[in-house]
Amino acid sequence: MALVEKLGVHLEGRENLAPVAARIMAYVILTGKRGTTFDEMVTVLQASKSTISTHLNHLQDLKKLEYFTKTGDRKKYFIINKDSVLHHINEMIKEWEEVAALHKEMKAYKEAINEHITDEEEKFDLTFHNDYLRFVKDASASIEHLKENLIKNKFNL
Amino acid sequence: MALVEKLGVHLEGRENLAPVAARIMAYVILTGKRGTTFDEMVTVLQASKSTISTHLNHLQDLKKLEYFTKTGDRKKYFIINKDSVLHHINEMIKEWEEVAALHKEMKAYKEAINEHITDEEEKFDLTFHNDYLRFVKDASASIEHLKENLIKNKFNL
DNA sequence: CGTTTAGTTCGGTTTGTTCCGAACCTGATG
DNA sequence: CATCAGGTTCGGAACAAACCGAACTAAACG
Repeated sequence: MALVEKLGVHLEGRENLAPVAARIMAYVILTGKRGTTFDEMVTVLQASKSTISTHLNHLQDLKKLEYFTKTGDRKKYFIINKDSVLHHINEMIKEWEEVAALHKEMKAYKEAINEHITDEEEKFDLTFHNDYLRFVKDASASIEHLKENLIKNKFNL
Repeated sequence: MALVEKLGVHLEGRENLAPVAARIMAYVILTGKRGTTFDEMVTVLQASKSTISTHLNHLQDLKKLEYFTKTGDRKKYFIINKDSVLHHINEMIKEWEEVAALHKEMKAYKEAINEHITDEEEKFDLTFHNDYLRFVKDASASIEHLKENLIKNKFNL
């Protein structure tokens, strides 16, 4: 349970989750493939049914959780989304693409203004954006490379 | 100003900043090396002096902003921290190290439990943590590599 | 010494988030 | 068909954040 809290705090900040939502994620991760149920979470996390219900549905919408069922048992057994690592990598790539687009927009804006400035000293310095764009481009490329490797290894195992 | 808002919204989510704090960052970035003053922000961002004051100090504590001054002028001219790209990379590396430590802790916990389980089917599956650890390790390595390159290029220019 | 400039500090209001309880729903089971 | 298990939905309480105004400070200027 100490680990649930520790991991929970981390997830709260990292994934922008509400406290209980983060504890759900942490508990599900630490429970592993056995899966955990609605009732178990209500008792073990000491939260109300409504809170668990809301967050559980939200986490499924975000594709962070999924569940399996057992024949003759109406309960849902929650586990983390099987390809959450891949999912995570994809989100990272997407975010970086967004950042790159923003920097390009800012650079274009500054370049447009620079055209109307005669004094070289007064002109906008673009190295910040250039540095950032290079960083994002290279980082994306190496993450993309990692992604390929992960996929390959998945099939080898 | 539309760009300030757009970039502001992005920074709000990305860096966990309050709305006005994010607008300050956006405005400072778009103003560039000319620098922007306290008063200018109060008028242009349409926020109170107290709000600007609090957030400005906070952003300086976080090393996101710095300022320069002009002789015979008491105003502070705010600009983004010159090595914010590097700073950002370092924070990324630090965060990943944290994540790696957490995964190692979880793995250790699960391994400890696995020792007491005889049935192979019941044992915790560790591939999730292994995948993540590999990803973080490789990602850190390539970001570290990028960092070196950035530093080298800084001195060449 | 009064005024201006450039901010800081503090108390309080507004706004937003997070969680809860109570009532409700839906499909099985006796 | 009443009951139970396994949830969902909704209104509101409790708490936290973001922001503001007003009063204040500290240095410089006339």
